[in-house]
Amino acid sequence: MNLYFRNPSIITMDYQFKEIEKNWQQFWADNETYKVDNNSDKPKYYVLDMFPYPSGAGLHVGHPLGYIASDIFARYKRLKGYNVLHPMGYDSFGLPAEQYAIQTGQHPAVTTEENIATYRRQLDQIGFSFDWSREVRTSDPEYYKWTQWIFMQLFNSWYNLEADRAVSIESLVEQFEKNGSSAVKAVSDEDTLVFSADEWKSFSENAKQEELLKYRLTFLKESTVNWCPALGTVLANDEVKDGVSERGGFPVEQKKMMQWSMRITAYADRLLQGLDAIDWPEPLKEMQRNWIGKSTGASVIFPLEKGENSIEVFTTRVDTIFGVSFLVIAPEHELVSSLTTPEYSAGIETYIAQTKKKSELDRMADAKTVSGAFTGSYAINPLSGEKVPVWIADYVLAGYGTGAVMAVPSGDQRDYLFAKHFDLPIIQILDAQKDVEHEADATKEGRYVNSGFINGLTYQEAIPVLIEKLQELGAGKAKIQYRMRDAIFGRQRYWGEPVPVYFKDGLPHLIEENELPLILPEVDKYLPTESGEPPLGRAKDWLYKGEAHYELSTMPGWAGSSWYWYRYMASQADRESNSFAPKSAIEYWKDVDLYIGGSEHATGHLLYSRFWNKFLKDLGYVIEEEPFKKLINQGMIQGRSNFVYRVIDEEGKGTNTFVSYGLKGQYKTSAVHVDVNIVENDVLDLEKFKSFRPDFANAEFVLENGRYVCGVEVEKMSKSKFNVVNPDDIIERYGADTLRLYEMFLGPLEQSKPWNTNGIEGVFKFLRKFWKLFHNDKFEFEVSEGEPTKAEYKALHKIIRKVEEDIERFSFNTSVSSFMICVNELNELKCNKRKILQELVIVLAPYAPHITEELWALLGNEKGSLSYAAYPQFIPEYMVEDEFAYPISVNGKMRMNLNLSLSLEAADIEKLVLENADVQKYLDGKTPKKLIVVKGRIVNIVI
RNA sequence: GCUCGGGUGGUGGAACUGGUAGACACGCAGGACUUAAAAUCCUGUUCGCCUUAAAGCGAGUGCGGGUUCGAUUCCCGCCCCGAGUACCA
Repeated sequence: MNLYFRNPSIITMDYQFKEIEKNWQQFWADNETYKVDNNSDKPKYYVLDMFPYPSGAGLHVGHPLGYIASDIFARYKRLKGYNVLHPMGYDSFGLPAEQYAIQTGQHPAVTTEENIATYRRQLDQIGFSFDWSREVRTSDPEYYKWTQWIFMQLFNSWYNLEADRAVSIESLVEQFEKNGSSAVKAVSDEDTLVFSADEWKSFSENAKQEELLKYRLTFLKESTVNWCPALGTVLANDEVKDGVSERGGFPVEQKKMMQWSMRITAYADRLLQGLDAIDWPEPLKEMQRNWIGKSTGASVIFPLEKGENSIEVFTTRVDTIFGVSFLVIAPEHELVSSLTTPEYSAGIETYIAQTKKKSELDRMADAKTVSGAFTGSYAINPLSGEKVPVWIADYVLAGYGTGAVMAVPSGDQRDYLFAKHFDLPIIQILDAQKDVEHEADATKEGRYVNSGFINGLTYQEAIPVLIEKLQELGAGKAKIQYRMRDAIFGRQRYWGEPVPVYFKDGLPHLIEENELPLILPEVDKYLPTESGEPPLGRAKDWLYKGEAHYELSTMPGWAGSSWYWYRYMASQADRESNSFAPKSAIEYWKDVDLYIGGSEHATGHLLYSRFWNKFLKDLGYVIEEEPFKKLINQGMIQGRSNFVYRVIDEEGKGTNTFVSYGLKGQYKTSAVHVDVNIVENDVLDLEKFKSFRPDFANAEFVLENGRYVCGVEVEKMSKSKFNVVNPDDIIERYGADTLRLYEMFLGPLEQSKPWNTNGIEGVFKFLRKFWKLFHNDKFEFEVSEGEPTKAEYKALHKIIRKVEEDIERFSFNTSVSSFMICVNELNELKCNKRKILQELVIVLAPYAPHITEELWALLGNEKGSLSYAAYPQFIPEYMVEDEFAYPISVNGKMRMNLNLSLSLEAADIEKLVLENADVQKYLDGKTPKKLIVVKGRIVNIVI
């Protein structure tokens, strides 16, 4: 602590952040200052943060970065006269609590509750203006009731391509009853039946249900899943990294399993199109575009030389079809065995065996090696009539497109390498292709050669001709292919939302809406059952109406977060009503105006949320096509680790001596992480170090300039690296306002940066100087009533405009600097005038809400009214200057400044500049070649 | 490989539409106050050269070119760092 505060003569009056902050936080809570109403004449503004998973470790200084930015924005918008919805909650279902439960037997609900309490305490200390009355917790039955309800709506819907939206499953049944399956244009499974209306009516009820399941937007499907035996669960593709689970790093294998899925692919195109209409960072949109992976091309059917079968391929370059010299199908392709001739079966079998042995990792690492095997069979090019050999190779993926490609070695480098390796023909197809014997040339320029009826045409001309021909022959058609898969929607886990489904005759049925929520049952252990069923299999007597079995898997982590922003729209009273949010509230708040969060959610949460939002819109429950109008990614705060250097003796053993960073070159040393909290400005606190670990108690040091300097490295912030900085400690020492300002001062919001507490003193000093503007030398509150000078008005209005501009473009760091400049200027001017200071208090309020509330009250305003005061009006007249110090540059190099009246026109300036004695020195008697005068900006003399 | 960011003093960073590069802050150095320390205040601080000093000169925003009276900013080529993604047909 600062000894300064111990001086009894001043202790009562200097900036007492602890008391001030505690009082105001209490005041805001007692008066529900930030409680927001759904009925208001003011325009609405919705500022949302990505809600946290309440982990056991609590918040570190990286977490609140985005929350501080959004809070500044929310407070600013209130001052600008908006009715601001700024809520917070918890994504409280999740693996860590369950893992902890497995280890300790503690119910996840209990640990989650404790963690939430810690988070809440930490959040409250920072002075956020959240409306806590609207808090949500995804693990609360009153909340997940509605997650389950949305699941039911998805189950009861199908995607009608004609209307291009989701509609009720009843309408599909109607169509089947009227016209059978023929006229239905739907996004569905691939194995749907073809039937007439009469045939439909003759189906048994179970057969009907089985068929409808192929259309429902959430459906059961045998899928190949990423099965993680160690976790006893299925993981989504984005939860698997390099063949191991992202969480825990356990091995993952492919396994077939009945799984709930979400037909997100139905929305692929709308998810892609929608990106153009929203104000999101370009990299993030790009990630979603890549994830959706739309390719426009054609599907082409290559009949086999022998037999009835054919191979369908997808290509984005149907124009290269005359350059096809072989086909390649995936080793897992269903036709492989029938295609393989006895002569080649040994080779094919060996190759398949090889492929199976390769892990996902090996296949990736091995991208350069060419491998494959010939099946012995041939297919016929439908346009040229040529016979082309069919190969298998593991570079063709069974899961993408049709699992088969037409290979064009002259146009595709991968095909080229394959052709070279196995000595297959390389056919040039465009006259603009260069040297196709040497490498592939994927150009679309020039005119076709060796290409039958498209010879002489350009790319643009050839495509429609080819598509038409293929359709005429029944050999293909234009096709759009997506990379995105349907999302698997089940986890073999305990701590998640139960799926509101029971089974009868092996078919899934929804429970009744009035039976929601389906409460998560108690279990004796949080592990899979002996028979390998999910933990819910342990629940005693957990049966629908006492007989039917419930679904035993639970919903994935993203279920509860895919719609939570709508629950916030429901006030506490609204939550009694029978909807996830009242229609009137949704009509008022509409969508999120500003969403701040990390880019790690680019393809998970943000894509699923957009999907559910579009679905809810199709059904008329919400009104906007896109949920998050503007999105900002805050950068990650990295850790900044400190190291001490332990001297190693001749035998290679660590000694008890530690050498300062600058001198470590003279010794053999090993670096040891040291807690950053006992290091200041990279200088180690020796006494604290000795008590840091018992084995350091008798440590000796080799110092430089009397100090021990630590080494530095930027790493992830984590306990094991001793580089975690807790906001509680910062607040204890400097207060929340300093923390808020400093987190912003650190640099641009969107940039990742290491946390370094070194500069915080500067921000703290700023707040004390700001406080001092309102106090005399005896630290008594004192402002004067006089009319401010022009310079004083100018300093104020400069900051009024600057902060406005900065906040609108999310440049919070530059505002903090500008506040410092403003206070330095007012300090210089010895300004303590109410007319200046009162407005300055409002401008600073979003950034430092506590100190400004205190001063606002001291200025005699109604307590707590600052949050809803009016942001001061910028008056440009105060900025008008009549003189300007023109920078005079010679040949583009700045040489001097010349004070000139701003009323002067270019010609006058020119004259005055050339007459100036200093300028003459540079001219050295010569006449300048050119003289550029930009009024109010610069003068450049070219010699 | 592809896509998207980014590269500016000892450090974090500023320079918004092509117009004074290094604001603001940290650190460091020196000084004032003090018995002393802390706190506070003042001065200096891009680098190099020159000078007792004042001042002056030169270089400078990853590297190499270009456009321009003028480039951290625009264009071309390259290097490095970070993120995402991948035999995607």
